[in-house]
Amino acid sequence: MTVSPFSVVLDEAAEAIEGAAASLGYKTGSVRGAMGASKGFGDISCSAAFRISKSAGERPADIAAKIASRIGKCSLIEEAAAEGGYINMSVKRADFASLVLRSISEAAYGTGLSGIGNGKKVIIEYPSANPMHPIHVGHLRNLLLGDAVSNLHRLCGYDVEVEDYIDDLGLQMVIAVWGYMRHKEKPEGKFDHWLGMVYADANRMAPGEGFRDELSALAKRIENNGTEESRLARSIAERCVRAQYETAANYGSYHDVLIWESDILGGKLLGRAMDMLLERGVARRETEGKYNGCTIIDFNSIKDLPSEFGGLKESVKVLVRNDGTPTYVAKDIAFHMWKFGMLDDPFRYSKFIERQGNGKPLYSTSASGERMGFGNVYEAINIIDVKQSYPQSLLRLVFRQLGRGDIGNGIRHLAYGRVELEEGSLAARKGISEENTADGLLEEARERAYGLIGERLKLGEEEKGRVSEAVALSAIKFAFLKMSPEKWITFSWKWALSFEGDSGPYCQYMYARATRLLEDAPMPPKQDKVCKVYSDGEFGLVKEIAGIWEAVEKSCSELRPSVMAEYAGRLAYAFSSFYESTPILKDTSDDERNCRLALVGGFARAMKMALESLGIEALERM
RNA sequence: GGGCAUGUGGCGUAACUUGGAUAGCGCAUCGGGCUUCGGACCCGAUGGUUGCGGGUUCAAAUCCCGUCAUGCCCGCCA
Repeated sequence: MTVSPFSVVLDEAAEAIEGAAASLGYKTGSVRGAMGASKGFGDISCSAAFRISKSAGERPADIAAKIASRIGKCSLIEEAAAEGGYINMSVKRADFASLVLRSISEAAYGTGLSGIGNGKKVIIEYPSANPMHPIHVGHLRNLLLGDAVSNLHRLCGYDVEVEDYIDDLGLQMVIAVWGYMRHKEKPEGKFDHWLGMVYADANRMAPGEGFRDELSALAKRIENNGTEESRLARSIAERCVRAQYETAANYGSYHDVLIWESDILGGKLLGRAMDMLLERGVARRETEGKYNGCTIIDFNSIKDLPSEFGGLKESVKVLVRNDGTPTYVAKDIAFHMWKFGMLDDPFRYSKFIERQGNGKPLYSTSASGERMGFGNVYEAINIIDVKQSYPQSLLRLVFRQLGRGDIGNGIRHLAYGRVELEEGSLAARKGISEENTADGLLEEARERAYGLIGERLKLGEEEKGRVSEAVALSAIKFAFLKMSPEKWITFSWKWALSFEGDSGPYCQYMYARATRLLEDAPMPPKQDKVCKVYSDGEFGLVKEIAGIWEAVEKSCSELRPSVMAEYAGRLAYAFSSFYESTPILKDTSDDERNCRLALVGGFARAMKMALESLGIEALERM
């Protein structure tokens, strides 16, 4: 774990300004909030003089000038100057560079950049794709966001558990099983793709009047534990999930545990959760009227009802229907009680995949198996489509009513916008779930990346394939992740497969250039070798490297991987400018070469961390 | 009816939570740069009343009020 060098400087600068202001008789309070990186006026800047001007009755420019002239000796601040009411400061370049390069070389890949997580356990749920079709580009956004959020939490020192909720019950599953049973031919090809077609066909037929009774009879048998149909449904779903996880593995995405909805229903979890709600008066059992026989939450009985529940069509939410079956929200409440350890763990777990690409097994809830230590977390992050915002706030409301506002606040929803298809495009005609699959996208991207490598590198076929896959993944992942999560995406090939400019491959390319320089260096560079003088180009790169702490912490705490993608792009750009303008190996003295190589080394470490937090591989050759 | 999200040059977007100096970037367009450490590159130019109208402030893309447009959600579906 390391500390942001930039915040060290800002702390020092704020203290110096507060001290100088106090010695002049100004009342400032904390000035830290008025500090920031400066754009073009020195390195850091402070706007406190504007605020002081109110109480002091002097012009901001005069105050700033007086304060700037009073700034004492600082370890990292070179000098201060006033300009237009701002106090601008320049940093001691060599000392700051030394601090930055030392910090980045001490930060551990994957887990040890920031300490804000402090070992707290967090469970992250995604992508929860229905187990009856392949992962398409909409789910892919979810998957990539979830991976990035997980990586960022690890990088901030959280204890991360990655979980996937499999909805193997409900109408879609019934239709899929119905289609499967009617289908005469054997499955062929990748199972999720095959089942997706069968499901789509069935879905077109199922609404027909003639099948209603048949479907509802099938639904009963599927939900009834122990029937042949329930076993068939589970085995179809499991086969589909395995195929989806092949896709996920190709995208470098791995989970810790699968939770099956049928296991939530099959165990005692749900009953105990409902009992707790009834005992504490959060829910009640209706014995008359419209909701006779149901367990409900009555919004009219809740004080200080949040605004989103104000003008509801119905002021009642049903948790358990009069036939005894629970609604989705009831299951989710029970499940979140499990996540936070409010109820004993009723699940048994077995290995679903013995060993994933990350070396760890994937566990799954199952009828038989072992007890494990999943859940019991401090925070639960749910990566779900913005459409589910209402049930998610309902969830938080229920925990507040239970007197567990801490859990309510600990449930965090990353509500990302939908992925649409370009109107009139080939993609749109084929339909989002049938043809625009994550598998197809990767295949297309791989071919394009392969073509781009061409004669550029003398690599063996196998190596060329590996590199083109990594480049393809980086193009796709960067495109999805650089977008603010709440924005809608209109998917197109052009959009998803950018290899130039502000893109994943551009970042990878800069990393590859940097590692080549380090390889070609006559002597291994010393990590913290510092230049005597830093040019603007060199120091610009130092400052961008220093920005990784703020980027990671912000990206993590706000659940916005886009912050990190933007940072990676900026960092790559800073390196590129530096690289174009500054000789490193050629035409340099030993001192210049060594200190510039140290800078290149620092860049490479920061770039690799940034890319890996986005799930992108840092390539040494491409 | 209520709630949420989005609206920034031709297109795609960043900055909005925490107000701060010249609204940053990519694509496209135009003009430059390879006998030079990897051209998936760099430098420059063109292009903006930040949907609209008010308000607060020394200062508003950012905060507040109103308004328009688009999309989503408010079920004994999940």
